[in-house]
Amino acid sequence: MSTYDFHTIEGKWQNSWNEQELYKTAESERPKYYALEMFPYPSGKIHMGHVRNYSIGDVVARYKTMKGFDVLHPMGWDAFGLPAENAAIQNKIHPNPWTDKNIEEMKNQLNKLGLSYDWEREVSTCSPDYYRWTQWIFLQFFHHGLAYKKESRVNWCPSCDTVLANEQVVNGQCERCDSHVKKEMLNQWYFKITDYADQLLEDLDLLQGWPDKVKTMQENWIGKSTGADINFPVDGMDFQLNVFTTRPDTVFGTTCMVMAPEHPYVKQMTKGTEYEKPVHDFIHKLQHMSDIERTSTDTEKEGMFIGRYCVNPFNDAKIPIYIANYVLADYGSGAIMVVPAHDQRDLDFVNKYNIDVVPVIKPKDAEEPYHIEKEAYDGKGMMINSGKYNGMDCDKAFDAICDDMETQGTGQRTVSYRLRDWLLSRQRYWGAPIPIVYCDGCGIVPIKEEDLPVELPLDIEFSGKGKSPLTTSQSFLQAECPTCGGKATRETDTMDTFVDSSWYFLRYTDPHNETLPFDREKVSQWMPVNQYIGGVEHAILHLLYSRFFVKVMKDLKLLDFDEPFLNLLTQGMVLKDGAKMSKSKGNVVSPEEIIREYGADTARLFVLFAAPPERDLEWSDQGVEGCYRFLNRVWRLVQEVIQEQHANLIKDTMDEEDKAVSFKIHSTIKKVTDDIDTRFNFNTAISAVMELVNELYKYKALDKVRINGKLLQQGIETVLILMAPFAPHMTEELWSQMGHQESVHRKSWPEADLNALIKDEVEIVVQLNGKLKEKILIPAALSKEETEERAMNNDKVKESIEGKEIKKVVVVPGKLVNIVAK
RNA sequence: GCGGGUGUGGCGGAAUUGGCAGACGCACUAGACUUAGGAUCUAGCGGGCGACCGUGGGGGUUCAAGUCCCUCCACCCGCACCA
Repeated sequence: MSTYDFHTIEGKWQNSWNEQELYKTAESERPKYYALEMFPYPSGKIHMGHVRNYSIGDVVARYKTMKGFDVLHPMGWDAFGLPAENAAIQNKIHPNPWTDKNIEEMKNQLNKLGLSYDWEREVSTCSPDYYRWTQWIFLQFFHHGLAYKKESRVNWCPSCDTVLANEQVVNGQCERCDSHVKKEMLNQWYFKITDYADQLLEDLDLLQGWPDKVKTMQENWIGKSTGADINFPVDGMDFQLNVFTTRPDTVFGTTCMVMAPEHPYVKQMTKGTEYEKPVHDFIHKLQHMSDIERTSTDTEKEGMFIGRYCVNPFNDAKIPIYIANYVLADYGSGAIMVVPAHDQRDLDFVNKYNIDVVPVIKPKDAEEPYHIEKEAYDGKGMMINSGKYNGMDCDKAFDAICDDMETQGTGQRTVSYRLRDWLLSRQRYWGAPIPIVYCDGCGIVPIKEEDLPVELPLDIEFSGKGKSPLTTSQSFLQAECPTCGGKATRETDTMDTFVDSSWYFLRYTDPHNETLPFDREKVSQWMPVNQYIGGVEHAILHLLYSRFFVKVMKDLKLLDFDEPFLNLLTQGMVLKDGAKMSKSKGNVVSPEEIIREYGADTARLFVLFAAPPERDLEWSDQGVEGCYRFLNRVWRLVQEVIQEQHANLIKDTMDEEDKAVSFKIHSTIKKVTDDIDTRFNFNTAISAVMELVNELYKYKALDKVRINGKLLQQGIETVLILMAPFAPHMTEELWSQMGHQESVHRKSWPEADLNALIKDEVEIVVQLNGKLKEKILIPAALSKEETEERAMNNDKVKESIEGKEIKKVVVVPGKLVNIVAK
């Protein structure tokens, strides 16, 4: 009997599948299914997170194929980015060959896992065939006013030497390298994602197949709040101070104004006054604090009066203007009306500077007179100290005040978002160049579409010093103005790599198109993605940006759906000894090593069996061993059945043993199908197959006359088919050894025979006061009354209820009888 | 502080609609086969001698609660002076 030589088997079938073009995307009349996993950055080596991500995706793709769908299951490379550039600096290799080599190595490793990708559709974001269209998309955004340039305070990572988007700053640190992010004034390119804030928020409701967690994170990130803008005229200045508030109903309680120190009006209002110097010093002091320090909730609120007053348009009260550390320049209008009675932060601030506290809303059951001391009241109630609005419910006053403001022109209802525009320029080389030139005569001029791509120059030196290499390449810098033909200078910033990855899933549907990023027909044929699988770390960045891109493209009539990803599965991390695998912790398990020692099928089986996909998975060498043992068990079972020629055992009757096996076969089909289809619980699907294998072993061990050979054969084939998505190589080998010519992966998924699931007898539970007393076997079709009777007549049950008064008997047919007795 | 999640044997986990808690696997124990076993097979495996007790703690609803309600605790994740 042959042993399970996974090494030979896996190589053999990988080659064979390749030759057969088994995973070429079918495009027939059958229903479509788009299975997608997040494409990797080509670091050169896959890690266990990849193995998990792609094993999950592969099961889904293979399962759907067997279910009769045309499945699109592509793979590609998120290939632009900093590591390539750093490698170029360190090893003096150009990012291009470095990336190509990594892609080749990683592709090799992915193929060793036996993943069912259609490599004809491979995309790589760093290839000119691809980034040409990234640039093209940028131009569409530009032409529609959705890509613009502006000067502002941006996040600067001193170690990456580039600006970062808000989303890439985590706790004041660079998402990539953890360096402390600084603020700098720079002129940069932005995408107007804020125009889509409301749609991005509202359409979250369409995403029924997304985890609530991710939707909540996006909701918080967008951070919508509704309220009003109110204008306060400033004494002695010719402008008004505009503030955003969610509580216009508290406007009568405003006892001071606080502005962000960076607010441009601050300089104007203090210029030439005695306050100019101290205010300047205060701002200077704040600049030496990091954003984190400055805006932490534990930081004490600090501020100062700037010598000016404004006027409350509702009661003409004179209100002093302050600046303070706790007011953010880039939210709302960078200035707030301080209502200490009804906002704890304001109260904390005011108590320090002895400013008045005027309550304007009284809780229902509060005593008169109503005072606020240490705790602000931010709830609802009745209006007080508010002129003509006194006595109104504050919700009504909210509307009345807004209406009045809008009539008088002193303010209006508004909506404010936390979401900022997406800063997309990066001062780096290895990215898609922004297709723009600067002409002395014409200003900012976009490159003509027919002149794309703007290619990255290859004759570049990577010194690692100073600015992006593009700024020093004369051949790149000098350009002709597309409008006037005169001399122009090229934009040297490249695009954030998240731009590349915001549309790659669209390119897969039409990867070789040379006239458009994708054909509208083809993209609607496959999109939206039926199942997207990846790490939760992309919950905001990539997933929000991609949604934004699709919405813009819909408005530009490039496609006709609202959301890119219908269903999202966020897989958990792979841990070892309770911590995420990382080089620095020295707890990394190399997929290559596991594949070498146990084979790809074992590796796949383990990551799918050890935990449900959305939970974290604790690596266990012994668990791997166990999966390897199971595969061997299946291998031996099939070998023995073939060798001992069980298939020839003919038996005409179906007795109890046969019926039980048949029941197990069909209940396993049902269970595995349910687990994959509706829950992605691969761990329980696999354990169900394990149970079936255990049962088949027992059946096979019976006396030969008692075995129905056909049934045994059917059982084994069922095991192979159900396991084909999980362990594609071994099942294929055994399938072929059993004499099948066509691949097991082309076999259609079995359906459970409902007749085989009908039981003549069922085991029911008899409880006394909810506690298990006995299990009895009764005919399945028994009525409620008959079931009760059988239960009551059971000897053990009789014994336990003896001498007790029976109050009630609950019968759940086919399940249990509960006797309530005293 | 706000929002979300998790908590079940020695371990990973199962229990899908309120109905037998601990499926399946790992580890462990005993035995069989064997020159040998880190292979394979068989049996056992939450606690307690037992009646019984057991799903983070306490309370509740119910004939019946891991599952529903209230409350508290621990850990993890996200956001965080957002006006």
